[in-house]
Amino acid sequence: MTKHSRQRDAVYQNLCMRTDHPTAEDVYLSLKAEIPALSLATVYRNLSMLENEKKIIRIGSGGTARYDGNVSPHYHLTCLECGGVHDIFMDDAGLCKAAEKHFGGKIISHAVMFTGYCPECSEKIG
Amino acid sequence: MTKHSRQRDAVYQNLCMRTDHPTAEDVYLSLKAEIPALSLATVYRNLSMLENEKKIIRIGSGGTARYDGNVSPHYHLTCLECGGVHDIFMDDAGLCKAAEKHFGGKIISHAVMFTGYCPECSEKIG
DNA sequence: ATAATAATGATAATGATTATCAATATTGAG
DNA sequence: CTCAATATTGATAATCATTATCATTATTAT
Repeated sequence: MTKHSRQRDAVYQNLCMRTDHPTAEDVYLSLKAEIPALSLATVYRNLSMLENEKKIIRIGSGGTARYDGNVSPHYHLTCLECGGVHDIFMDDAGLCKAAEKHFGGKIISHAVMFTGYCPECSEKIG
Repeated sequence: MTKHSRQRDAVYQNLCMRTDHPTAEDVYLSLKAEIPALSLATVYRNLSMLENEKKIIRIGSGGTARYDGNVSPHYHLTCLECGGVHDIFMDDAGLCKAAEKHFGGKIISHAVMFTGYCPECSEKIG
């Protein structure tokens, strides 16, 4: 039986309140003020639990995992200049249906990761 | 200046010859017979070099990275049953163009990872 | 053939994530 | 409300993938 915990609530709230797709450590540091005794292990544990419950999304880009409190279907872009991960909301263009037709198996979900430059960095660099 | 090496050739050939998207260790073990003195570090080093040269693709799915010697544009599916990574060849459905329109920045590349069941496992499970 | 230097193999180091475990917090039953 | 059962926590050790280090070896241009 899963019990309620202040730490898990805080992790979930923190993720839902921001759109910068933080790492586990980002969340940890950001909650330290509110819960000084918080442990990094607790953050990892709760991120895993929340991910299993489908309440958050893990973005397994490159090295360090990032998390997203927005579970509505959308894509991400990693900016080559600032290193940030940005949301891209758009139609999936029938990607899953097309993939199933080409592939033959059963497709449950999909993730798209774009690489390029975010609008701000695009502007700066030209 | 980049020099020629037997080990790098072997790594590249091994990747091109298989379609199972092996991890660095998979490649290492598979080449041990051919090159007994091979070091795992050498495999990692050469995989990085080949990736920088765009001769292979790194698939940064979940925990351990996998590699693909096929650099023609295509997508991947991780099978929830057998754990394998399978190729999906299909049209990109104008994904990048659509994303740039919605997003505003500049998009260089994209990767799609599907989750589901491969044809074989789909069959077995029903 | 040789000097310059890139690549290698062995292994230590790093960084992210997970496991362990005693102490604490939450919850349902009485 | 009190208490027993147990899920969760915090601290830290352990693990796993990957990278850095460095002396030795292999490749290449001359």
